[in-house]
Amino acid sequence: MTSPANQRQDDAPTQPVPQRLLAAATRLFADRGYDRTSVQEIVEAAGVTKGALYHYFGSKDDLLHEIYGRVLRLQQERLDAFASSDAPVERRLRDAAADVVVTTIDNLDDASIFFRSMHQLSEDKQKQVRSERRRYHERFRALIEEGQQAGVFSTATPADLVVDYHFGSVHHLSTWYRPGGRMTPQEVADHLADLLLRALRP
Amino acid sequence: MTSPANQRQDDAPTQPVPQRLLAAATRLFADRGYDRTSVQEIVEAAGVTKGALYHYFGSKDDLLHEIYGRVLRLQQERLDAFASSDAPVERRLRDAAADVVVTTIDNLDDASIFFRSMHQLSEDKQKQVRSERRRYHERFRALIEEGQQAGVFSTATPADLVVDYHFGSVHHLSTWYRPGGRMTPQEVADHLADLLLRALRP
DNA sequence: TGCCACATACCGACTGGTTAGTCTGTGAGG
DNA sequence: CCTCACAGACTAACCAGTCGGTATGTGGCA
Repeated sequence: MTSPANQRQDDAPTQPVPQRLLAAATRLFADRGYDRTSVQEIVEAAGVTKGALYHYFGSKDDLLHEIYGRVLRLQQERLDAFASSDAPVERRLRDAAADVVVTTIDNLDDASIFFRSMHQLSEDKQKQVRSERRRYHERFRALIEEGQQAGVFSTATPADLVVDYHFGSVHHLSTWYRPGGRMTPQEVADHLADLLLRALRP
Repeated sequence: MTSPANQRQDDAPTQPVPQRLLAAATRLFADRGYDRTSVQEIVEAAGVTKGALYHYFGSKDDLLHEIYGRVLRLQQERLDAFASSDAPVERRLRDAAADVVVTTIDNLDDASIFFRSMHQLSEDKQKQVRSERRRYHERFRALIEEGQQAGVFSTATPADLVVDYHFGSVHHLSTWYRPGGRMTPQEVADHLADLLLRALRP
């Protein structure tokens, strides 16, 4: 071979291999589903080979787990920030509720993977993801309960159910929201947060 | 072989083979996912062989399509019944919203398949399912718009979004609801319908 | 400065296992 | 004797993960 082969064509700053693999896997998993995506397709999309993938990741399902971890960390971080501000509780809830919508839309691929591919993870990893998710859920619920105790939110519905109600709609975004549709992410977020707050009016 | 082999052990009225196959497939698809379920497992669970399955169904994905058809027909039928009653619109919406929750919980397996396995269907079948689903969605939306025009529902949020908000939570049921939990299906349905109606208060 | 030792970061052919769908057969009923 | 309703062995394809190999870099030492 006389060319520098398949490293790079140009000198633009290429992302490191692990990130490229993760990005390619995310696209493909969201597109055709975890089981329908072969490891070969992932490495081809990332411009490397199986050797590279198994150098950085223990298994295909490790890749999926890493995607879950990334989403979970991001959302938890943002929720914590909003929840612990010193604004009044209805403001904190509204901001958190709207933010998770925007963040979800900004990472729609992650979202469709998240809710479709849970059961492709190994039992251990599933348990881990579920427990991190529970932590998130509880933080959100605490916010609602705080408002209920303060008398600014209705107590007609148990806080737990309200959380599931809202996250149902967030979850659902990846089914119907298409970038470039007639609403911006922020508009959708405002409407959904509104619906939540309106449902909670005493 | 001297025994009547593997047809039936007793003379209880056994369901016909196609239904048994569909039932077995539903359980298994909900449990481990479409791609993780082999045709061999389905036929074993139904007590027949591949010959029988391919006698009645053209392919594995035909089986899935039939499951989708069954759910869609059932829900559309029920929605039509509730929507066309002559009760006031807020009553019709409430009943329809609560009913879809109860029906979904009664068929939780169908629900988890529905929202997880869409993209395992062939392109044609997916298109067909989407169009039937759209019909359902539109009927529901019409109900909300009717109430908005009559002034009994707030117009702050576009009806479309409200529908997605509610169906997000229905969709989500298969993630968190467990039969035998501390709420009955009817209680959950009442709460979720309440949340919807409260969010729509002018 | 030159050379060796070792590690990191991959490459890609190969293996063992699995799977959807096919096809030839067969018994029962009309 | 013909058709329906299956049985079950077989095939062709695919795929996750393995493994032996290679290229490049780096530190130590003479």
